[in-house]
Amino acid sequence: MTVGIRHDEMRKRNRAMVIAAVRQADRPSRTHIARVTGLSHSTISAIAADLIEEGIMREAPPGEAAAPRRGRPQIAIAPDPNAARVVCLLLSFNSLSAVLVDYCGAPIARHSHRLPTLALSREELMGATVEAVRKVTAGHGPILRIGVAVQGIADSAGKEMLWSPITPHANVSLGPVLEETFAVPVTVHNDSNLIAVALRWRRPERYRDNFVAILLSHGIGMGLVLDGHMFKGEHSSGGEFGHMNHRPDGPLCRCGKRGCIEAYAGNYAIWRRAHGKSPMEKPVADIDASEMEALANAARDGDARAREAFREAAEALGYGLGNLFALIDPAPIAVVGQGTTAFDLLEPEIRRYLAQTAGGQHADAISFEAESNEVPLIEHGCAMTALTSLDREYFAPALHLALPVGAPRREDVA
Amino acid sequence: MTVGIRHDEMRKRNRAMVIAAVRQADRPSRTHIARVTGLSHSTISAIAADLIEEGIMREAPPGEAAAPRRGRPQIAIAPDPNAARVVCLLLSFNSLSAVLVDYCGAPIARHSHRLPTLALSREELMGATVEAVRKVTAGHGPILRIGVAVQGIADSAGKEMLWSPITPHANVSLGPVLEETFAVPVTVHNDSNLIAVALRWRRPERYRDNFVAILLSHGIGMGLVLDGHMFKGEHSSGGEFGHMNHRPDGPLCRCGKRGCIEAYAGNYAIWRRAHGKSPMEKPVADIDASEMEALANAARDGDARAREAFREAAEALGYGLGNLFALIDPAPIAVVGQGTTAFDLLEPEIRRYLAQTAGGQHADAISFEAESNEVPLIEHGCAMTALTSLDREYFAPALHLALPVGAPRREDVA
DNA sequence: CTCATTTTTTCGAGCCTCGAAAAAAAGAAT
DNA sequence: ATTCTTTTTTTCGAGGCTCGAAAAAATGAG
Repeated sequence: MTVGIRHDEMRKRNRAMVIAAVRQADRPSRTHIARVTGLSHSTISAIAADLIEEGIMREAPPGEAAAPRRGRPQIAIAPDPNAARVVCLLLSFNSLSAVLVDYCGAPIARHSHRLPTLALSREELMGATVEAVRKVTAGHGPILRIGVAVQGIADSAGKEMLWSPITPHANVSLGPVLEETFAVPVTVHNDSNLIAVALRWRRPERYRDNFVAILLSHGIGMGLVLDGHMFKGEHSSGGEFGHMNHRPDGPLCRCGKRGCIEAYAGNYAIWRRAHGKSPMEKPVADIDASEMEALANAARDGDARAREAFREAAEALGYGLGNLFALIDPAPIAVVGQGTTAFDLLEPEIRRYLAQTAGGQHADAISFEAESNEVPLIEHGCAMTALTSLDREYFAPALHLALPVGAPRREDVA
Repeated sequence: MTVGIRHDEMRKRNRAMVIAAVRQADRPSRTHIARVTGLSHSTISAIAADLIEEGIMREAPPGEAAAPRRGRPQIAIAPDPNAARVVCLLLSFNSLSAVLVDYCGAPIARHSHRLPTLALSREELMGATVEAVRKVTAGHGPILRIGVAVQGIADSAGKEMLWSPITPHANVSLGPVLEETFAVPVTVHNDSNLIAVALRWRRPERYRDNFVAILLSHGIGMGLVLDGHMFKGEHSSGGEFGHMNHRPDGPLCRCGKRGCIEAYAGNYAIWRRAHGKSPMEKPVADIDASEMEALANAARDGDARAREAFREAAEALGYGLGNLFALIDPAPIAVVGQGTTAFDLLEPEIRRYLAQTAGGQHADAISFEAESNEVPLIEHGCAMTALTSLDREYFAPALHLALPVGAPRREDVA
């Protein structure tokens, strides 16, 4: 049972709505905010005045060179970059990077280094993340939140990394450790989910209420947005598309099961097949991008084994997408990551197999878009997730709750 | 962008919340409503007074023999059965039934008859539904809404039957025809989705935020509730679990594709396999329940072909559920329909195959519950869907909107 | 018959949003 | 240069809603 709406709740929601409108439009005027939120000008005026006085928003020069028109010029409103700072951590195979981001989403500082994730103990891994946050925040004042993007599965509450290919340890409690150390809320996210978040911010006209983001890389990841909501499981970050079964008793997957889509379409699987290894051979830990490029080129040049490896990858992906689309209606697909450099080889075959499934009824109407570098997307998604959490939890509270440092309440100031 | 909350919107929502609380609890007191909604006693008192004055609710003798306690006795509140009536239509293979239901959900009148759905023209089919509504409402005053439950796929707006095995016609516009004839809102639903709705009302302690309802019958249907929301596609009623692909190039499915789960686990598939027919033989239209019972008994008695048919059905279901659970986290499963009479044969095998998939990690923790008769569930789900729509759209409007006949507004009365 | 207890209603205070009108800020017209 | 137009933003009073506290109601216990 959802809880009833009380009076302060109403203000809270409308504040949140105004903040969201400011983030979505680029420096909108009050009039524009009133239009998109459906609230009256007077209400927007009041809320905007509050937000500005509290240091959350500020008036700014108008965005896209507004053609000088008759009448009182619009006053653009933008988030105040100094209202808050958050840290985004990106943890992936042999690599950890941290970015300090201002309240507008612009990076302030950046720090990344390589580390042998597979070899680290649980404590060393957590210690490294703590250290990365320390380094990137050094000399930049307090932060209000930390977001962590991980390869692998997070729990739905965003506190732990339940499983990840980058480490032998399960249930790594990154959230609690960072929360205790830095005394700010921390959430751990699956990287593919964050890619979907980023696509939503970058291309809302294409990626809005229903779409699929697929990460083709060493493994296969998926972020799914349904009905405008990021899709998550009850316990885990969910959406393990790569571990749907393609063929019972198929090749060995990194997860230990057999016949997963990833065991056909992950880099290691394509590499294993193209090199004529046994399908039951244990997946190698990592493969250089250049090596995958070479395989793709071999396939383009007609190398039979390489062609077959990519064909089988496409078959698994095609049937997998078909099965997904049997459950949800077909939706725009974004394909992201290193694997997209061979997408010219994959796409026609994917479409061919997709057309053979019930979900692929109108396979030719299904559209793919590829983007090879996933890292900026993950970072962007992580930042926006952290910032919108701030928007909701810190900057749109019921008014009698305490506000964070740097955001004095109207009454406190007057 | 969600729209802002205005003042009348607040009242509307809180009214809706109170009505929902009354439906969910059995004849709650005002105090109970205040507790579950989180609203104050004064607010509940005011809203309840409005609802009673408008004829939507009424005070009723307390529900479950409240032990006589000290203090002022609670006054139970219940929906006024006379506030509205709705019609539920159940359209399935060779059968059409209509139920007239009061605002409490109790059936007032019922009418059903057999008709050769496969042979009917589009117009005859629609005409039959109109006639069924006429018959069941005759002499009972006006209705406020019609819900239609169909085997097959509805569009997400609930206006059309996009595809159904019971008729050769696609895109049958049941909604518009009935809406025009009876001048009330009409929604068309997939039957499996309604089963899920009914389970939610009947067993909220087990079926609430995340669960799967599987309909095992001539075909395979699925209703999926995720995060408390009925799962639907963007265009269709969605969740075509039965048409996920089990084996590329597998047996011929009723949908025309090959290797769908249904082509292994639907009654027609089990029958085809057990009778040694070719996997590519066109599925028969219908199979008598007694014949399926006989097959199940043969399998129990050790008949090899029958055993194998059920084993293959279980394999397809097991892998299919595993794939589903790779996407969503495992959730309680309700298995409904004629096919459950053989569930003793299926369940152990389903678990065995499920355990071989990534989604079946903890296969032994996944629980099944079977219920053989789906019709009462579909009817119940259809009724509750229609009634809760009324609750929201008619009985919790912004106050300056018109109210339907039979529910005079406070001002009109005073 | 009075007291204790629990539920329900009443009442005034405090917020919030809204519409209308006023104020502000520019370009256009004279 | 000054006045008109147009558009945006702010101000202000009205109305509606929820809340907490207190009162009223209804019953069992003593």
